[in-house]
Amino acid sequence: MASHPPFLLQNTLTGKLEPLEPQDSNFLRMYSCGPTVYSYAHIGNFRTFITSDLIVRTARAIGWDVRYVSNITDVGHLTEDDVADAGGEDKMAKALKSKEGEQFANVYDLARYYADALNLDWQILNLLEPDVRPRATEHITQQIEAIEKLIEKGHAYETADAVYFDVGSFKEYGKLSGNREANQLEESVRDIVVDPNKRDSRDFALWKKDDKHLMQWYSPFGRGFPGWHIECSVMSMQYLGEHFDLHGGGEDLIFPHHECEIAQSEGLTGKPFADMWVHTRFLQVEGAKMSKSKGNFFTVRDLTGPESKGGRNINPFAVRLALISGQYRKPYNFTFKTLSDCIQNVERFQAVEKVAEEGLKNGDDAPDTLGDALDSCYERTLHAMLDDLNTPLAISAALEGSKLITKQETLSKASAEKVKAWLDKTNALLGLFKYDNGYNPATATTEDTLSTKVEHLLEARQAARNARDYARADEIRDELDQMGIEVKDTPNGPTWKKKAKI
RNA sequence: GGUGACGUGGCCGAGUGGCUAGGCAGAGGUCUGCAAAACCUCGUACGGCGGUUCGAAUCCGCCCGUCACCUCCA
Repeated sequence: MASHPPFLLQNTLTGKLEPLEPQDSNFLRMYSCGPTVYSYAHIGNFRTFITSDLIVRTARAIGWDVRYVSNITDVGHLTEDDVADAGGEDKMAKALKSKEGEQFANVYDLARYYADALNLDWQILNLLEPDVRPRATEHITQQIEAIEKLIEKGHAYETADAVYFDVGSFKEYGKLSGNREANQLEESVRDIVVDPNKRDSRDFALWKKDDKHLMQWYSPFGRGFPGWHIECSVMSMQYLGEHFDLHGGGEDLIFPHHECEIAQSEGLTGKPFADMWVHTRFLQVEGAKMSKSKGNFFTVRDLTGPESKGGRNINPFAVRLALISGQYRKPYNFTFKTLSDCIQNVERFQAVEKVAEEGLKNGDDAPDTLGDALDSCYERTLHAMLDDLNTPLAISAALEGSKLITKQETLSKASAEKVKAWLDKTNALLGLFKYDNGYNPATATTEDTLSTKVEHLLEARQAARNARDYARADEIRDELDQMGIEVKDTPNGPTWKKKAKI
């Protein structure tokens, strides 16, 4: 592996840009918080997941091995909560009672359904599969064991309603978020749910006793369910060890979730937990926070699905490109204007692939003229990624590379090989135009089939063009356009595609 | 009230004292029946006010504004 600059990332723990230095050199162990599967994941969720994906891709590009763990939370979080004291209704139980939830026999079915949906969306956006995707419900025993140990060590105590983590016993509480003082919390929270038996209002639940709850397990503390922070401590340490390199998630998780994870984990082991914490900022859509009531709330399938299923038929790679067009740690405004630009750019990359294939097949034996320039483009792309995942810069370097290629009239075989290699490397890093996560879109049920009417119109237009009846040909093209079919003429004959609905 | 991020041309953004990044969009042109694609050409911006300096987007101060977290959320 050629030498490269350090892999810099913004560490929330120190507030600084720092080189990522795995404990075992060239072997990165990272954990990324996944979603609670009570509904379809939305594009904001995926902005965060893509950040993790890009870290993995960048690490592999510089020759590191990566063990990448990302969980699925299939135990309900609670809708109304103080810092962590379960006071409200279980989110998944609530989903089950909603209109969409009626189709599910029980909360486990619901969780399974949305977990499967998450996996499919994950694949469609070309995110790499985690090496381990643990589920909270499959790690209940380990969570109970961790709680018992925390009690033993004096970091947790039991009340009539719950087992709480004793924040006062962990001096460094607040080191991630800056929320150190109990009074800060009390001043800000309006309708705080206070268990009179809690020693400190910052204390958070490790186990909630509740034998009425939809999801409940037996434990030494009585029937109930785990608090919502303990699962990530347990699962990350099980698959990555007590002290690992990087932990990521959305910015909202800084507090309380990750703050509590640190307290539990370090309280448990006495060792530092994760060295680097990387948080992705929230996405805005058309300048506003995503919300269903504002009508700017989108799931992956809303954008990429077929029109017949209420989707917009947008190239998934364009969605991916749009989501990484801003750097992960800066606020980013996702707009349909950007998305529509991204469709063009993704298609440009995909067109370059065809050019390369053509060159490999029919290129002449002239010497390569592109390799060096493309190597330099790739290097700029990689260096941009190593500099705190500077995706806008990385993308611009990649687009410049594509321009170098489309400038050529034809490609020699030698050049085509270089182009192919460049495309593969660039795609391995950014994942922007070709599936490399094992997903095969051909096996998916797309509805991109043409009605016989469309077939006939395409033929009729060709006939009109052949007869030089261009007025008629354009008329048919307009008609097809109205039907959502875009026709383009090329030297090799007309091509068509179903337009995205933006 | 506390904590943190951030304000560069239509958009995403490089840039840490002087040498007009880059990409995308847009405009004009070439080409093709037209359209699309492709190619060529075109952009002097840095929230405001002071200060430091020969010189500031870049350093200092104040102000203004945006966003987020502290409450379920990626």
